[in-house]
Amino acid sequence: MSSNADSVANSVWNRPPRSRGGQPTLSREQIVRAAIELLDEKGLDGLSMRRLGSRLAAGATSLYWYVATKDDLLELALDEVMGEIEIPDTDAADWRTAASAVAHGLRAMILRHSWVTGLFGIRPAMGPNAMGTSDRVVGVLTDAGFSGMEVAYASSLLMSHVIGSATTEAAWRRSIAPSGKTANEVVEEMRPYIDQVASRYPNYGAWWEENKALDADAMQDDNFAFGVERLLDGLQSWLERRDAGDRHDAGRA
Amino acid sequence: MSSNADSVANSVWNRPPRSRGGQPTLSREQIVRAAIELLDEKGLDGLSMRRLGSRLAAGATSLYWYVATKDDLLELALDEVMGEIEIPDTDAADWRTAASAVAHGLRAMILRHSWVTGLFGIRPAMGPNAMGTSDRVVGVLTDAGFSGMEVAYASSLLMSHVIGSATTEAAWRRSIAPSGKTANEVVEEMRPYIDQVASRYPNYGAWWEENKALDADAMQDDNFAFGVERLLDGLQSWLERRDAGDRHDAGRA
DNA sequence: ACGCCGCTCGAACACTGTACGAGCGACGGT
DNA sequence: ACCGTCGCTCGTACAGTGTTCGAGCGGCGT
Repeated sequence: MSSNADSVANSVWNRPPRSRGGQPTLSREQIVRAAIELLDEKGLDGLSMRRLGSRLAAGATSLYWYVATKDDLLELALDEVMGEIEIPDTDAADWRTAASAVAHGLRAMILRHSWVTGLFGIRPAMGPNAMGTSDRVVGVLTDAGFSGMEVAYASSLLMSHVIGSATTEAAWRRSIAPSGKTANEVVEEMRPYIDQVASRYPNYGAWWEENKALDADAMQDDNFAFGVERLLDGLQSWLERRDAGDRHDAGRA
Repeated sequence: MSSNADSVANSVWNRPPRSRGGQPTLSREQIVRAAIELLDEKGLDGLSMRRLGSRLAAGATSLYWYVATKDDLLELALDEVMGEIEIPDTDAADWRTAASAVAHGLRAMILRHSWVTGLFGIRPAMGPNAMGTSDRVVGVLTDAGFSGMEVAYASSLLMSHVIGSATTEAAWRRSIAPSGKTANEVVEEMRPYIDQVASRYPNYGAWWEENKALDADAMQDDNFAFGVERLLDGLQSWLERRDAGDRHDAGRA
């Protein structure tokens, strides 16, 4: 299970599937699809090789013919869902709406398959589909006027924000999911606990006092949209300032 | 191991440690400290109850007197390191430098204890130390002029960016760590592989062609600093636009 | 002195990922 | 028509996991 791989260069993506002739009863794609199904239903802990095997009506160890290791399988699954992100036509729209669309698409995917958040922290996503999205983002930002390192920085900023906020959001959802309640109900239930400790957190407490009526369910979407908008503002204004001839310090704080 | 907790209301933080009298040979703090040591040395997979027990010269199952479950222990460890973030004096500096300091402090902590990235995706960080940092950020942003939901959104934006980018960065570091090479050496080693697939990623390939000389080791810090700066730009300009009397749509895309 | 009780821990259970090697069935060469 | 090869399947086994249970120990209050 541990990720003590040899080097980045020979990860799953260099080891092609084994098959050559005949018609085997299993296939790598089929296994990955079933794994994603299982992950969606039962979460990261819910996937075990034996369970996956029996879902495919196959012996658990048969899977190892197609997939070297469980880590590899997870990496394949991660990249597979990375391919679900719909990327808008680059030329059609301005760069802000294109970038925003990628961000929202990535977030939607993460919330659809919330187990991926447990994977981002372990291994970098370097599969073909992940690279594909990166490629599109690079294209959008290059067209927007970024160049050199700025392209990498800006794209990393965009992706990182989405990953971070969707990770936080997914963790929050997962923590309330088993109770079967909505976010607002959980907040209502936690209210006495929050009120109790609010004195130890003065700023939080004051804010809480003035915003007790918040709609926790609706908040998440607005929260994300606000973040993306501010972030794009920051990128755009940097671009404009640079074009206006300001000094070119690339933001080393 | 699974996180099928009952409700957010009764997580570890409501279950106080058990001890009452006598001087037991173990303590919750001691266990958490040792767990963090082990996690720092061997990573998330390297922590097992038996290993932790023997490091403390105690039976593995003795730990269960102080900690209900391994998940709880991880949550305690997470919050413990959350307490390492140095928070600057709010009044002394302007809000940008204060916010920037929190961001850099959080990032430094994550890179110091890179196993936390595997935890953010599982359960929300709601321990006292995590709440404490949140509280300070709320204070900084309130002083800066944000109010109502904007405070929550802006603080979430800041924290999410750090979590996302440090998660990505830690994953990258972890993937090259076992080889014992530096990032630049790994990039050098991957170069043929990258060149080979560059044709399938036109934008990426073009960018790569023009930026082959990048310094992968130095890049990370600049990357992060750039992101924080753009993000603060975005927040600040939104603040200024609002004070200038623009319409108040809070950025619902 | 007794008994409670905080605390420790060995044994056991159900489960995990994975190595190994025996077996099956179809295909190519002779 | 036979035989060997080889792609593929899977039962068994091993080392390790988190956690439960209950037996025991030792110091305290009565």
